[in-house]
Amino acid sequence: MFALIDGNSFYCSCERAFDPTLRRKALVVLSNNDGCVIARTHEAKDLGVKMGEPWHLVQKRYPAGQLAWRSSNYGLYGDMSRRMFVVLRDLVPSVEPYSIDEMFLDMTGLDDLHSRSVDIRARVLRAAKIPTCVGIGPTKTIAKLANAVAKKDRAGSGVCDLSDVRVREALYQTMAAGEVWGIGGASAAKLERIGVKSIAQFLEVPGPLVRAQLSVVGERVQRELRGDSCLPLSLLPARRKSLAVTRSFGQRVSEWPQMEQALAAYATRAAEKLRGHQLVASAMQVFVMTNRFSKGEPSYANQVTFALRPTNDTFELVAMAVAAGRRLWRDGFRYQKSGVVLIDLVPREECPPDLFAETDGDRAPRIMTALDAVNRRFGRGTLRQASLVQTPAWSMRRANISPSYTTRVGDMLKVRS
DNA sequence: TCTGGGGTCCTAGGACCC
DNA sequence: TCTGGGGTCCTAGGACCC
Repeated sequence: MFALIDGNSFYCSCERAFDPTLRRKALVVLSNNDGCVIARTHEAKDLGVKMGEPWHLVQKRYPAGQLAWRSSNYGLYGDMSRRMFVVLRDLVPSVEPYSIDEMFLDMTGLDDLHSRSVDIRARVLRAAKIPTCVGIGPTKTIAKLANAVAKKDRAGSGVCDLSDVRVREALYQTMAAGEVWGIGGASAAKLERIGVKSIAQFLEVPGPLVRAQLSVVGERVQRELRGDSCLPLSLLPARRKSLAVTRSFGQRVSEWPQMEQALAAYATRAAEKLRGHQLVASAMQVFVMTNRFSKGEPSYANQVTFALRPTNDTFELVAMAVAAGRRLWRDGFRYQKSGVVLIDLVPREECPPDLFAETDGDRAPRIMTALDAVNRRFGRGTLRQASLVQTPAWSMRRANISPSYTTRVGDMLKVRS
């Protein structure tokens, strides 16, 4: 038997844990650059604030003081998540962190799951200051569904137990297939086209038809909903496969030097993340795009993916990202977003030690290595000149790089194409 | 003007090889 | 005339998730 515990309005609850004046207030947490709403307390939901709504629209709608807000602070949320994990680890046989605010619990061998879950919630609230809900079921998908039910019943116990098949079947009649974990908007629309609305109707669709419409993923969801567990608890965290640093610009970019600085900053941050995870990248993807929302304006989006000599070196990654970006760049567009994605990540210990570098040390040889790597990849003469320049503060802010990091990195590689 | 960022998995189709 | 067929690898794109 599985349980899924998740923090209610997690980011908001984290902010409240450290600022009691926010309690019982309508509160939202905003995305990077304060672009849009990514977490809402139920008071904010009651005011009509929607998930993902642009903040500039929401802000206008409410008089000052009615809606409190915070910029996101992922360091804090990560810490709070670890606190939750530590509390839970002592209460159940095993815990699988699923996302920053959700954990699957192994409940095998435990009895009286409902009151035990009520107790788990109380302990997490006491020790980690996070209010939660718990869903129980024989598969992960059912536990997830139960959790959603528990969350909807605001006045309830915060626990929903779907281990009884009769309880489930009654519920399946009333719940839409689209509410199931793994059935998103596109799949729900496909199901509606063949006359399926409720979960109960979804379970009546023959396997081959489900497979044709929703692929093996849909088939698995169907089996899980029947109580046939296909998704085991995984206790070892999966190895990370990719890592991205992407940002929308505060103001549109139409000059290459700004794009160059942005890509350099993203690659710098990506290299830092890479080393933080003890990984080395064997491929890179760089993309640029204009605003996908604006109509009547010339739009352009392009990306390039290429192999790297496995590396975690800032200079090399920066040089590669900038050279690739230059190749994608077209004059005459107002760019809205760009990004650097590192893929084919390999644990550092699996690579010969001479293949990677640390951030400190002599820079000159590494600049030459980076130049060399870029010219090998993009053709001789792609980079003719390289020098060290101070990265402007704005691009550091854009990439969410802290001042302390800025001083550590100091200069950046500037390349000209 | 302003509309996030970071992930995973699956499938189809092309290139290439034998 | 009859232009196979299976395997692998890579990439693009779609869908989903938090």
